[in-house]
Amino acid sequence: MHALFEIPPVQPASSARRPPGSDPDELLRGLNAQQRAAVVHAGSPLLIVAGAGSGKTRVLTHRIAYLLAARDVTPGQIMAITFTNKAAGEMRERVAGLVGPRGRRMWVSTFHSACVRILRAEHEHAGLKSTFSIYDADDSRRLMQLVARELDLDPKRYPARSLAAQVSNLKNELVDESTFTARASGPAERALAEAYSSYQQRLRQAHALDFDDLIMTTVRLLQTFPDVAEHYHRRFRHILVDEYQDTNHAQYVLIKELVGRSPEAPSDLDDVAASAPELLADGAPLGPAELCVVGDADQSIYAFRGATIRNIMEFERDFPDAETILLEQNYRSTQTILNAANRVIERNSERKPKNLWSDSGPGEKIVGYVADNEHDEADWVAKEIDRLVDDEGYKPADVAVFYRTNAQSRVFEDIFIRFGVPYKVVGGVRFYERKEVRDALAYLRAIANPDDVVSVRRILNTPRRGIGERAEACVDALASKENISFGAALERAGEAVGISSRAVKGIGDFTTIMAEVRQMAATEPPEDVLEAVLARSGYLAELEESDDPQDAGRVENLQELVSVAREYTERIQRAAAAGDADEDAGPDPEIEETPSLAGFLEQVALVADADEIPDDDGEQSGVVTMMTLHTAKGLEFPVVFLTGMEDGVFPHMRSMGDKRELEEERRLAYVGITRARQRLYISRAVTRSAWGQPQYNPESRFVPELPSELIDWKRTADAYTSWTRGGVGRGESAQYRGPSSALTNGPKSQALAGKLGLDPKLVGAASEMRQVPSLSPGDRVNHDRHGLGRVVAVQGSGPRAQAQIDFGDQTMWIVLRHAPIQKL
DNA sequence: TTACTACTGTTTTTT
DNA sequence: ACAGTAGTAA
Repeated sequence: MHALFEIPPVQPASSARRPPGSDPDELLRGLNAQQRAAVVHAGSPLLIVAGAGSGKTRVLTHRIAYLLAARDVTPGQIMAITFTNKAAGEMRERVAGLVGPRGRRMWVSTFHSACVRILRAEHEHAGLKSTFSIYDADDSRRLMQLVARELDLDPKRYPARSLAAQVSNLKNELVDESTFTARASGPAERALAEAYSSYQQRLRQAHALDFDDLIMTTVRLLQTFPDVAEHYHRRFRHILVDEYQDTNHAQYVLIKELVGRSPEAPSDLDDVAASAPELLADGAPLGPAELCVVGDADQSIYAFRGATIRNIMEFERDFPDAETILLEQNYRSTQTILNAANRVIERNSERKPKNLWSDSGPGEKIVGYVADNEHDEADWVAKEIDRLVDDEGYKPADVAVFYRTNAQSRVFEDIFIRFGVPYKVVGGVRFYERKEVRDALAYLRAIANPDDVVSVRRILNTPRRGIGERAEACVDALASKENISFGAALERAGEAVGISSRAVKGIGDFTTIMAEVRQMAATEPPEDVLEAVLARSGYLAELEESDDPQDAGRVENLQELVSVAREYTERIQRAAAAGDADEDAGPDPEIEETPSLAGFLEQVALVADADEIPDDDGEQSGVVTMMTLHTAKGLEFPVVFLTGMEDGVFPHMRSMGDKRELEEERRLAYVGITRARQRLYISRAVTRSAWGQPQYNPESRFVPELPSELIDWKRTADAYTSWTRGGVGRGESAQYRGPSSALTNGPKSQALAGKLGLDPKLVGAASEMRQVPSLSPGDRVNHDRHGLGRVVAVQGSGPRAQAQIDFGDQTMWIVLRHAPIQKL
């Protein structure tokens, strides 16, 4: 990506408008008929229904390139919306690869980034303060906690987390607080209404917007100020939306506002607008912008955060003259994998039939494995990856391991480390979610925006400055009495009633440091500001002096954050330089010219993926990628392991009661299956320890939905049953199968369930017996009575295995079978 | 009044 | 095993 910035394509200045490769015919070569139709389609709104692996990204990038090359659209007239910032970056580079550097001068971003840009620009235009904090889910929860405490809501009945989630849903539906307050009935809704309006009030006072606000406020802005809407309407003549099935109501309305609502305008003006927008005088009528959305209802997996497939299902009703193009040919997977995917997804009701096909042949069978427990499952995956690499010519980078929840990655990490399988976990405990990183960012946010309550309160007493709950409450009281922000009240802490002199001194120290660093932030780049505030506040010193070994890692993470800031600064400077050099496109006022603290914070808030999906570096063998099924959307791998195929895990326990949620889980399964190009593995564990206790989980209901003739089972549940208890034979093991678990069936199966799965003693013994051989010298363990220890030696095997363990104060031999011991 | 230790429920998925 | 809470020591 960076290389592209540094090495502009070689071309004579005169041909800059038509660089090699932007010949329209060239752009259409290698596309099938449907793809071509989608690329060249002009005029009416277009819905591209793209099955998994049907080359939808290609169609989108080629369409953009085609607009630029064949239809004389300028890059400034295009707004493309993608699901992640990473996808946006890739799309920009791909278009640039097709039409040259001017392809980078489009708005390609997520909904949230686009809204931030619009809001910032409009705030500046109106002469308002344009620095605002962006609150993520955790910040929102913290703010809601303040609100709930203020309103005296019972934290049991109304936990802040749930209030924040409900408010988020309301905002996604564009229900603002006054509307909701007016219609709220019953105590629960009234409490929510109160919380909602108080929360909004506090957000505004903090000059903060949460993720949902970004969309909602932009929609309101466009709806309330027709001249603003007109401005963007004139500017953006082409709106393209990727992953349309994952848009929520607010995003749908935003799209409508951007496209414009004047279909009655003469359509020939479109052509004028496209070729020479400056010829259109202000006030001349302008038709709607050209809209093109791409999506697949079968891959809608974000209903839990407000996405509605309604948007894609009803597209033709929302935009009456719309056309639809279906892409069914799959260029990614073998027919075996596609058949499996088709058979799973066809179980969903209310679905437009779609049949993926491929001409790449049947390929290998799907490989299945039933492990005794989650360690065995990981063990088998690791061995199989080894085999694929050694015997079948795959690289680790070709392989992906998917699971339903982030917590499941731990076992794989343990085993992969032991086996020496190189891996990378994408997502999970993300860099930006670590305490020290969030603290450091809170300092920066408090510097950029002193009114940001959540950030200020987060770091006010970190490190300890003798400012406790009591003192905070006094300042809060002062703030509401004087009707000023919490940050402003801190400056006048001395006036607070009932505050202790110790706290006043602590607050004085704090405000002095912040004022100093704030001054510095006006001129210095973010990385220097960050280093300064970490040093001045004593935050870094406290970590460095600590003897907790974890804190060394925290210091490293902070250094990492400093280099992220430095990279940001360098990137902005480089982009500014590249912009100057790129005369064809002219200066782009949208591109930020100078690195700023606000810009850095914005990037950090919106670009979640610091842990990037490893790029395929071709030559080197790379690493195995591990991620949740949700993160896997939009990616593809030659080899895919779908793990944890158990009812309760996947589909997740919480979604099994509800038909709609269950269908979403099924779509998630469909997404997982269709990520695989050549090989698909499915695995499950008969027992899995969750929250301390071993749990018996029946086979995922999605497994029997796969055609059994496509699966080659390397190990089945029979192996487990005959191994644990001789008495349980093959026939009865059929009780494992199927969605209706033994729990709900007749008395006979209840007894069986009790015997097999639900008796903790038996299952505990089974998993202990398996865990015994996996302890080896050097392993760290935790003993319920003796605490942390390290294995010195191991003796015996099976139920008689013993280990010599060093607990620091004493070293002892322990019979592992009965020991309350866990491997770390 | 603040700070430290011990305990408890907790985790679905994410821009 | 994590973070937020509750109880206690200073």
